Amino acid sequence: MKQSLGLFENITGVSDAAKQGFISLLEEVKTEKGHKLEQEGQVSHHLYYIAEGSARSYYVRDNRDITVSFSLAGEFVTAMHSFITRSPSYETIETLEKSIVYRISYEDLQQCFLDFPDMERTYRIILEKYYIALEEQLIFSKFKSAKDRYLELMENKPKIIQKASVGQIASFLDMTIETLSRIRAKI
Amino acid sequence: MKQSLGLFENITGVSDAAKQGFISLLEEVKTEKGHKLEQEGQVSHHLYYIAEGSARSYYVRDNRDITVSFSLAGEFVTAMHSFITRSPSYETIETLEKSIVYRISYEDLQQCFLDFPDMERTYRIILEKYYIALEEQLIFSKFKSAKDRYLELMENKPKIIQKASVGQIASFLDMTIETLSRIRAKI
DNA sequence: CTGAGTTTTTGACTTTTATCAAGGGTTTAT
DNA sequence: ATAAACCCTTGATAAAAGTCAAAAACTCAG
Repeated sequence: MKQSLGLFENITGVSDAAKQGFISLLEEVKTEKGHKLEQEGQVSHHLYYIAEGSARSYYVRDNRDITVSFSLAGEFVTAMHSFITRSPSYETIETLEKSIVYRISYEDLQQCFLDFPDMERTYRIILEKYYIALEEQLIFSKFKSAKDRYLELMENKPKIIQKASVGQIASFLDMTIETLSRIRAKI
Repeated sequence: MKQSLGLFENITGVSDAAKQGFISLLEEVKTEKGHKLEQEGQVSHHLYYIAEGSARSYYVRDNRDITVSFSLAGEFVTAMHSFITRSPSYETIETLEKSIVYRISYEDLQQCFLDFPDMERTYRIILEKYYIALEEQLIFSKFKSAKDRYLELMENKPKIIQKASVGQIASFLDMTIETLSRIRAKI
């Protein structure tokens, strides 16, 4: 049920009217594994909330598929750069498994901000969380060896290791499939 | 003059009252080179806007000084993680040169959001910009060689190369001083 | 101007990770 | 059931970057 999404947990200062307004704009999408939520080359029109399942964001460069991020249930995801700037996305987002997501369009979100100024607060807080997570990821990637990066992923997002392929994980951790395979063999 | 900071350029939908309210909360700080705006271990109390000069954010790990980011005039900076979560900062921010910054305290900023809900929009847009910049930095660091990372920095933020030391730049680009030195020798 | 201290460069060598190549396992379709 | 396709692992070698050490180039107080 939309009402029990847990979407507004830990967020205070938002009126019930705003919450209801926001939720009424959500559209439910049920997808099979491998369904593309956003496509490279197209402007990202929606912000997604993953109710069940998981997704992977990636782009293709020099014929190689490079994973940017994994998103699990309870998280928001979109091709942020494209969504914010309204320019074509360089990344593709697809589900890693059968999933249920709720999405809101860019226009509806902006209208929601106008109708319910306190809604801007929710979005702001979500952005803050994502900013911090990204900052940590960047700092972390700065001074860790391939092995440490893998161990950290196992620690923090063990579900990803079950759901994603070696190739997807390797590109996320910025190493080759072979290196990841050797690391796993030694643990 | 505070009024001519250029702070609200490119940001629409904010009332003059909100702008004035925000500006009135700013405190000017003139600093010498090397002045610490934020200290590791302490909660970050201010959001800074660099009017003149530049700053470097870094943390120390295993006795090594690792640069997280450089900030130039016209940009905002703070120990974001600490500022948002109100927990001790793991990073230190210091000016790279004699600088003039304007700062607003966490409490004043929150009050500003309450007094002027449309102010939340400005902050949100700033956050979005920073999020995108960080995302690009992360993606970029994923598949570039040491040399390419240096060339990209030269292209995008040439001022940093003049203002920061080899060691500071090397740790930002995630390579050793020696590697950076060799790269520079070959260009 | 000079010499102590610091920063940067250069050199020799080592470690880490990538690349190329081949071989096992699984899965899937016929 | 079997072949094709795919994914993962293993091995040999190569390339990239790191480490340690020493020399050269700056910086700045006296």
